[in-house]
Amino acid sequence: MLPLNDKQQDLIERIGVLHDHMGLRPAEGRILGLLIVASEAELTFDEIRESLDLSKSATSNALNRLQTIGTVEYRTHPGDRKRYFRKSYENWERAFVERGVKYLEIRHMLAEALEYRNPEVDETRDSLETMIEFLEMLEGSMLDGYDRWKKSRSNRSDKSQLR
Amino acid sequence: MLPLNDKQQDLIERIGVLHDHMGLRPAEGRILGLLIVASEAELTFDEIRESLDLSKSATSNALNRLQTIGTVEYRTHPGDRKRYFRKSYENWERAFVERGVKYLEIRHMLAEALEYRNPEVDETRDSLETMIEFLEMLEGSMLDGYDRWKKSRSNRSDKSQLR
DNA sequence: TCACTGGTTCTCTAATTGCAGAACTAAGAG
DNA sequence: CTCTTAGTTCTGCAATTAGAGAACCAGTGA
Repeated sequence: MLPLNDKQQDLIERIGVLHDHMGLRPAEGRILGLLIVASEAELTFDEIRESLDLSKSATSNALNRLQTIGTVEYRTHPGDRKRYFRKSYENWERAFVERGVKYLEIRHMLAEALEYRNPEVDETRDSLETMIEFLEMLEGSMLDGYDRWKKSRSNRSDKSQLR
Repeated sequence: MLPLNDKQQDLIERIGVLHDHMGLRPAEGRILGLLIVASEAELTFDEIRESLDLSKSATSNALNRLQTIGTVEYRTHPGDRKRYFRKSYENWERAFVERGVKYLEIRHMLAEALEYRNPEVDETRDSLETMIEFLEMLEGSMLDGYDRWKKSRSNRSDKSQLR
């Protein structure tokens, strides 16, 4: 059984509900929490199951969904049939970019709605247009920041490769 | 009955599901869609109910929740007992800022998790730290953009007041 | 005072979700 | 070939959600 103190337990739950709100199931959110919080590098199926007091089926299904989403992965070790699960830090940027894409989606819909509105009767066209501008701005800022960050990252790794 | 063509109907549904994913109930999402798409400036309770084929109770509850959330408001007109509902464009910025706050929340949790991780065994500390940096960057970009936008807005309205 | 209009609240139900428990499978180990 | 281990899949249920329908209430007008 993993040694988890109360604060860790609590943080796991909080990370869990955060992910609930992002469309994951409770069990999935808590597994992510555990994998983030536990000081072990990788956890086995049964460690996860016991630590979170889940059934085997819930554990299995949750882990599989998390893997197809791409937030969890597992490794195996020679001469050991167990799977060692860990949080994947591969494509987590994608998740954030996708959130950004939502803004774009909303913006497109608003623009489409604008077409159907009757300019003559309409007092709210301005608000709608303002909203669209705001969203454009927000997308722009995020993309700019992202580009700058990527560049600074690649610089950093260039340098470290020079060692 | 409101004149809504197929494309408008369809857009209403799409705006609906978008809001579903953001924690609203289907009926609430569609009402928002209708209020955004319908070319009328304001709609009555019954126009909404009929256009979306909802029961009175569903309409009433949805409208009330949307009002407490702050995305819908109503006006009345002298000598008329009906309420005229419209999308509120007052505090919609808040909704986006709150989404941004989620990043901050995630960042705090990751930082907390980092405390519990064992530096000696831990290969993923770096990834966690990178993630935190990324989130800081993202928050920063969004806030910067927001500030600039607010300023450009207030300038614009200053000018228009000079007329 | 009675009926109507505009909306609210209450009760019930259909549909969905999220998971437990048990049966099952596949891969070694003896 | 049987036993164990590690995990998967299937079945069923408890809890939750979302909304219909009916009863209800508060103004208003005759």
